[in-house]
Amino acid sequence: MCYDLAGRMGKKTPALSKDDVTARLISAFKGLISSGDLSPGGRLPAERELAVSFGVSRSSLRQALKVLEIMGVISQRVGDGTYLNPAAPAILSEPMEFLILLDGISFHELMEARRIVEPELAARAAMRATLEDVAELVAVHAEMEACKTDSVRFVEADLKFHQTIFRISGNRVCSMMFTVVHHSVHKLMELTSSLVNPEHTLGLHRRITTAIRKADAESARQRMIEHLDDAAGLLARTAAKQTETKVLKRVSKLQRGIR
Amino acid sequence: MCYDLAGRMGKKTPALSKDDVTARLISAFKGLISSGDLSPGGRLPAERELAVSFGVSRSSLRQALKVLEIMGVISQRVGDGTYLNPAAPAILSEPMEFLILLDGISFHELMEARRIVEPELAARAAMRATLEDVAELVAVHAEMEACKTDSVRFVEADLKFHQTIFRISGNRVCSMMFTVVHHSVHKLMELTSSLVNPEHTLGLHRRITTAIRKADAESARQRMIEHLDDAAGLLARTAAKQTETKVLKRVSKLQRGIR
DNA sequence: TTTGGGGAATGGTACTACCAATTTTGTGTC
DNA sequence: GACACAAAATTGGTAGTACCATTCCCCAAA
Repeated sequence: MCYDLAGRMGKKTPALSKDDVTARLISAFKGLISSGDLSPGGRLPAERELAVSFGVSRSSLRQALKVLEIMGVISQRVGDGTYLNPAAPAILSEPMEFLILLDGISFHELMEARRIVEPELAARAAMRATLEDVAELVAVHAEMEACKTDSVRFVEADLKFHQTIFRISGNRVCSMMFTVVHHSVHKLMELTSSLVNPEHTLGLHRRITTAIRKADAESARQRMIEHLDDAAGLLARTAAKQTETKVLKRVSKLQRGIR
Repeated sequence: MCYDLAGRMGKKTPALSKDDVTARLISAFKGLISSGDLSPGGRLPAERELAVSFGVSRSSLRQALKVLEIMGVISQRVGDGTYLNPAAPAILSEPMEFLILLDGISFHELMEARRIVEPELAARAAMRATLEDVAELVAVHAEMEACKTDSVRFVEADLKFHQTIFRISGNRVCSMMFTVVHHSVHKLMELTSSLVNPEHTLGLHRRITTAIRKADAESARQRMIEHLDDAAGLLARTAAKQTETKVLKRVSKLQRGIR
């Protein structure tokens, strides 16, 4: 089969042809996916074959594949082959990290973004939650309860709690976008995890869970706002108290640009 | 200088060392950016030098650089060199497109995401807008008014209007995330652009602008909700009416996975 | 049927060569 | 001294080859 890579270079817009081979290859893969020629979970031809099909060198093809692999679109295994991932939950992670680095996104700004989106997602979760969803939320809550003495695991469970609400909200776009925001935030959270009061956090989570169980959207929204304001306030106060400590140094560095 | 790439292979976690050279190089670049060794806008050493510094082949180095270039982190120009971009406004674009493709994000879901976030952003814009901000918003509005007969340019101006509100809202995280959502949505919008009523849209925009000018957050939120519900409804009705037309075919294809 | 073993296929890395665009440098002219 | 133009060096872009380590798969032996 021939993938006709050159076909993407429109004659009416010769400017597009100045894209390098890699960019055109990526564009070609997009086309193959949307047309259904490549199915999620499916296996791609070997690199050497693909290179011939596209009429490019393996070097160039590998650059394109590497981009797709880092983005999480495909997975490559030596001795096995290349597969198109069925979904790309972490596809925004790498770009997000660079975004935080290059634009100097602060911890405060990340929390603000959560404050903008998560209350509404909690409200929608309250409206859509099934019995199974509520059961899962309760289970995650119990998991947090179980490991409230292990601060690192506690923070991880906290992350899972919010992600579960995202999933229940039913909007995958917001869900995936803010999952990566959470990951960035939690890198910082773990530094100050020993300072949070597990019982306090659990109490706030319980109120959110209750609101969702009662399908009370407005209450869920308000409880989430309380929770996030509380968390943001705690970290701000913590940073203020811990002046000149090692933690603060790492925190302030992270606040200027995480990692 | 030696960048000590191997230093990232922790002895306590040998599993990490199985990352390929490209992944480690990307990680190394992240470190160089966060440490300040690489400054935004700055020029990187030539590929051949970098390859020697990192102790890898130029092939491998180029794979890493290509990833960063596609993500918008760096810019490369033949005969000139490689530069670290000061900011990466479009860094989420490519991943977002694949996200829509792989997970089959529908147009409806994209609009729903806007419905979740944009009202809150409008409210925040109303609270923060300075006189200059309002002036800019009015200018963009006038631009839309000027090209209301050119449906394609009108849609572009519409995009600009919303992005301006994002900027005014002051949260760059949400701003950048939803700028890419907008781009995806507008690819579809342009297909049905001839069916929108410019005067109607302008009226809704004017009400949003007025609310922001008056610093009335709650009103801005409600006006934005009206606008988005109106737009979503219009497209749904349009799709229903245009059964069996070329446009619908493209629309339904796009709704299953854009592009 | 199960178990090894060996060959084929596949991705990972390195190295070389050459091309085209760009910048830099040097030279000559006014 | 200032400007114009050409030659040379630099730089990213692409192609091609070679070799390695891992994995898969088939077939033979127990």
